[in-house]
Amino acid sequence: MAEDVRWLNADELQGWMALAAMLFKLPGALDFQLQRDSGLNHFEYTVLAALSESPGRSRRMSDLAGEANGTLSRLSHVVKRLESRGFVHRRPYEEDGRITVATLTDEGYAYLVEAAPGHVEMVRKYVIDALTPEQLEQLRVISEQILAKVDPGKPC
Amino acid sequence: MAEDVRWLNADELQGWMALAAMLFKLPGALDFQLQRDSGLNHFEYTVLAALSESPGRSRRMSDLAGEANGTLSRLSHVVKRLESRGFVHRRPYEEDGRITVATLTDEGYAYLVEAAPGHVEMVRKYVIDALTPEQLEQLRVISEQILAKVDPGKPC
DNA sequence: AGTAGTTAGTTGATGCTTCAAGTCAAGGTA
DNA sequence: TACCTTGACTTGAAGCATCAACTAACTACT
Repeated sequence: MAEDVRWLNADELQGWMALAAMLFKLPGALDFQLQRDSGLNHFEYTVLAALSESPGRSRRMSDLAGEANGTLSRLSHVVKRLESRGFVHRRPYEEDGRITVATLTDEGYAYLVEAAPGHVEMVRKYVIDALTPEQLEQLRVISEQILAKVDPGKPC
Repeated sequence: MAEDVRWLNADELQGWMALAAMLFKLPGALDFQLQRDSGLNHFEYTVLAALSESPGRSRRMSDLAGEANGTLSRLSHVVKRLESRGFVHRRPYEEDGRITVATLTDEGYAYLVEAAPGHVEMVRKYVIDALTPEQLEQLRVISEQILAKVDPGKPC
C-alpha cells in the first residue's frame, strides 16, 4: 500500500521512546501511591479535586468529564462509586432535566483534604523537583502543543 | 498531620496540569487508532515491535516486560492472547528451565508490518510534527529525568 | 542428598475502562 | 398534538490491567 511512509529517524525515535516510557510509567506510579494511601485512583482524585474548586463544590457531569480529561461514561461509573462511598451526590438540574449536577459532600471534601498532601508530594518528587523551572515551562508548552493535535476541539 | 506541605505555586500547577492532560489523552488517542486499524492496543504493539527488533525475533519474558515498560504479569497475559492469535509462540529455554523465550511468528511479523505505518503516522501527527526538533530534544531530556525519579532502578 | 531460599513465570479473582445500546428530557416541525 | 431529532447522561457486557497467590526450576548451604 502506502510505500511512502515517513519512518522516524534516530533522534525522533529516541525522543518518542523516552516519552513513551514516561507515558507508561508515570501514571502507574501516581496511581500506586494514591491507591495505597487513600484508596483512590488518579482519575477519582482529579474528579474530587475539580469539584472542590468549583462554585458550590458542584458541577454538571459533562463539564466535570472535560475537566478531568475523561469520557462521560467513565465519569458516570466513577461518580456512582464515589456516591456509594458518600463522597459525592447527584441531583437533576431543575432548569433542564437532562443535566445532572454532582456535588462534593463534606465527607468527600474531608477525604480529599486527607489525600492531597501525599499526592502533591508525589507530583513534586516525580515531576516538579525533577526539572528546572525552565524545563517545566518547556514541558507545559510542549504538552499544550501535543494536546492541541490530539484534541483539537479544546481551545483553552 | 504534616502542615508543612509544599503546595504547588501557579507556574508549577500550570505545568503539571498541562502534563496531566497530555498524560491522560495521548495514550487513549494512540490506542484508539491502533485498535481500530489493527485490533491491537499500544502495549501489544510495543511487544510485537520489541520482538521484531530482537535477535532471532526472540526474547525472554522478563527482558520483554522491561522493554515494553510493563510488568511480567501483564506481559504473560498479553503474550497468551498474542499466542492464541498466532502472532507469537513460547518455549522454555533449554539452559534454564525457569526462563521462557517468546518468539515472533511469521504471521506476527506480517501483521506488525501491516500495522506499523498507521501507527508511525499517528506518532508523527501527535508528537513529532507538533514539536520543533529542539522541543523534541527537550522532551527527551525531560522524560528521562522524570523517568529516573519514577523508576530509579533503570540506569539506561 | 536434603532442605531452605530465590528467581521466573503463570494464573485467577477483582476492579476499572470502554463500547454500544439504552433512557429520558427538551426543542423544533408541521 | 403527535412526531422526529438532538442532547445529556446511564447502564451492562466485554475486555484489559492489577494484585496476590501459586508452581516450577535452579542455587546455596549443611
